[in-house]
Amino acid sequence: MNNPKYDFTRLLTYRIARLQAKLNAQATSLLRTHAQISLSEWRVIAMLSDPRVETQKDVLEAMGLDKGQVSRTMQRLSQKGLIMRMSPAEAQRERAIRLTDSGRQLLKKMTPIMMQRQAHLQSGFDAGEVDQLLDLVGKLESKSGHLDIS
Amino acid sequence: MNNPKYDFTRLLTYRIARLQAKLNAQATSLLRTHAQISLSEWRVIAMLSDPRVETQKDVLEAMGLDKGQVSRTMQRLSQKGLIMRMSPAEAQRERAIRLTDSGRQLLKKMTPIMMQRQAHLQSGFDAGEVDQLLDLVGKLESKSGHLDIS
DNA sequence: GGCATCAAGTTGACAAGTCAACCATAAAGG
DNA sequence: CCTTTATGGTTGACTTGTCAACTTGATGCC
Repeated sequence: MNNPKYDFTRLLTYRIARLQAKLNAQATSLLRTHAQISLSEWRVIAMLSDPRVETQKDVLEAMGLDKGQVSRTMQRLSQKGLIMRMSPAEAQRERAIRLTDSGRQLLKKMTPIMMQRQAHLQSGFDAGEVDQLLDLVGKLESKSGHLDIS
Repeated sequence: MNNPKYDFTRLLTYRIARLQAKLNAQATSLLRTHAQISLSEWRVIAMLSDPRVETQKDVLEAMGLDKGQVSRTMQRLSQKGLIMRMSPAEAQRERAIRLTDSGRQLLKKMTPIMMQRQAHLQSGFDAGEVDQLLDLVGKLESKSGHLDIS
């Protein structure tokens, strides 16, 4: 299973795909056991802890998520009573969004847990390695746009 | 949008998620324009170019994909005439799988394109950086299993 | 002011990913 | 042998992600 001619374990894209799948599953299970929310719901809540993030557009720009996905996530969060959306009367098109008390409570509960996870993930890394990794990820990201080949 | 208190651009998991989404979209569009196959279909085909990969189990072990996903992908590939599955008569439970001629043809056509993409992605990297990145990804992967927090 | 245009958000349709139950056959143990 | 058990593969239900069309309030222009 380790053919030198075509070794998948050395292809960045495969490795990253696999890693991402695992990270996803890890976060999802953590969120399901400690709170009853999905990963995308958590991400939105975490985003909203930043007071500069006020509208849906802010969220999707900051995270590169899909428009529709954000819209539906907001609906669910609203149903769960974790966020408040300013009624269309107050803010017609761009609806400002705030965490509710229980939303803020959930944030307060989960943040340390999720931070602990991040710390765990980085625990084997020395100081420079995290920066290095972020840098390399950034480089890759800048080259992962649309691509035209012959 | 750059709150020092909670800067998402420095959280590995967010960055990796975003990167993965972009890489995925890039590969998907490349595959759709040059061949009419999905990313998971391509991955299976590429895997099968390694003669050591003979059964579905081999594929899912090598790539960490889901059982069911692989099963359905195989069905689609079979319908498209890109792979042959040994009939249950010949290989009862573990069905050996081979690329058909047109499957091999497609592989031959797409491989250089996909390799070119990999090269493009790595083009800004110096020799050591790819290894470094693979190493860091590996470290993260080893810590991305199930996690129990307090 | 009224009309064209643009952008935020919503919705629907569909593809891909995830999970668990199930089926069938090969292997193991009496 | 015959029964149990483990395992490769299939299927169904459900969630998440992706794309495009559409709605509607804002913006700009004459």
